[in-house]
Amino acid sequence: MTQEIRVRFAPSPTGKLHIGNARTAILNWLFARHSGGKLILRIEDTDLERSSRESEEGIYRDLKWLGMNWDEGPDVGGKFGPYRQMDRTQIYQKYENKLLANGQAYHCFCTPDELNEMREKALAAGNTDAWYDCRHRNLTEKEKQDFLAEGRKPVVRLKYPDEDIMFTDIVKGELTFPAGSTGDFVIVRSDGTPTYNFVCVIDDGLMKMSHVIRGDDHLSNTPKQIAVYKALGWTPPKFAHIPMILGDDRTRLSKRHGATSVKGYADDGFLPRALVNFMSLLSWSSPSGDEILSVERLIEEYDFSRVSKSPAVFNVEKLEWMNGTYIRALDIAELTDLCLPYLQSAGYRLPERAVLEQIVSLVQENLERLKDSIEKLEFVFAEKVRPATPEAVQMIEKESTQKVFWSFLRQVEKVEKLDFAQFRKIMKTVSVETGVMGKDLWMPVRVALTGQIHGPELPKVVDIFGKKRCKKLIKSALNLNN
RNA sequence: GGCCCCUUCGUCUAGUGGUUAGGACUCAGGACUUUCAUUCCUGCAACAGGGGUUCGAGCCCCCUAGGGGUCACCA
Repeated sequence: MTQEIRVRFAPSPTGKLHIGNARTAILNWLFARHSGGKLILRIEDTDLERSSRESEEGIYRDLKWLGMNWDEGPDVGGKFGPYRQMDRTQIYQKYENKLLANGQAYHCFCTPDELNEMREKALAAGNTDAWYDCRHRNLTEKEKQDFLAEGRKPVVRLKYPDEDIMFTDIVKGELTFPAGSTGDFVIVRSDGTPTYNFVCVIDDGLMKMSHVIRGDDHLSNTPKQIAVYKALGWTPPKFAHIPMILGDDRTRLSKRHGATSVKGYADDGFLPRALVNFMSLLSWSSPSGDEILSVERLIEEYDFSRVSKSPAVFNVEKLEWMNGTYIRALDIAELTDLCLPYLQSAGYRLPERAVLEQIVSLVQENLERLKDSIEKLEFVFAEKVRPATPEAVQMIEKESTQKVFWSFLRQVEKVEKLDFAQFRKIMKTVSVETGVMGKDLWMPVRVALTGQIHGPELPKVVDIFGKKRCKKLIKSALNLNN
């Protein structure tokens, strides 16, 4: 009988969901879905100072926004709960007592001063790894009583085995951590709260994790955790340590590198599917060589054997390109829905739905982020149109422009309605009448109507603006000229 | 500093002993077009360095250099 695949994402609710954590979450999720296993969400809220329910809610929101779901967790329950570490304190205590009882762990009464001294001594000797000298490993009952009488509060340390710790990592391969590179580390603080490397193992063990998939910044924690598994008499799960995501200066991605929270990217108008697609491609590639990959394909194809061992720089430019291709693939109703909040936030007076869709479709090919719709569509909602750049002014001031505008106005009067086709026809007539062609013909009209030198296809713009508005704008551009 | 991990175009990557070292993003040029964009085409650009092993190394081994991570009563 093969073991059920169970993986977990275990964030600490101390702020916004970070891109790096989001990637870890997604990889766990893809793996769970690929293998028909379960994804467990566990909240590591033991840092009382920094943890908050708000952050926890934010994490749920962001994970869901990315399109993820999970099978067990604080919000959905499950038979291996509770799923918040603060609700599991009795469980940790039980195992603390167990390790204390069977001699795998012991009380250490060292004071901060004593510890510092040890640390400095070790540092002077050029080795800061196993700096703790294990001096309280074998305290007599009498010694313990004396320390207690002094009012010292002990921590609990694990007896770290004096042997090489080896394991096979799914992405990194065979790994060896030599004996002596880690000392007896604290598993329970003097205030009685357990530390990360302890609770993590208890939870992963009790929650029956088959694989631990996480960032490779946890690589050096792994031997410690394996030591805990051994002390507990448990079999460790399989480990897959994924390379980190780096900023453009090749250091670990952090706030310094700009937007690093999922929420930040969401607010800028990145599509969740683009973000998921992009993140999956950091340190991984599809065997097909394709890069635009649906979630379905990612679930199908994602495989840790194709994860490279080296970290990847988070390249926003490529993300933007990819987001653009996803935006272009949207149907117009969907895109309009997505742009709506941005246009509203800009304070634009929005027309009826059908027209709005037409407006949005003006810039669909131009958007890299939904947020860009605000700027790209500004001319549609602007109260007044003014040549926005020196070049635009130049176009308006061109000698031939007068002729073009007058001719245009005459032609416009002849038609009932100024739509896409009529406009094209009129421009042709204007060209014939004035002898002006190409750029000199179209640019002034564009500037008159939009103030810009670049923009969407003019006939489409005119189609939306209509006869009245176009007439007005051309006239006012004419005044400008005089 | 100790320990661990990593090293192909600027960036993301393909590559598992014999390739003109391929693709993508960016950038440049061109085609299309009334502009921008889209689309298509072309181009620039890489095996960190040094030793081995081998008839032959981006691929295997060693060393050096560089980068990252971690060394907490944070997670």
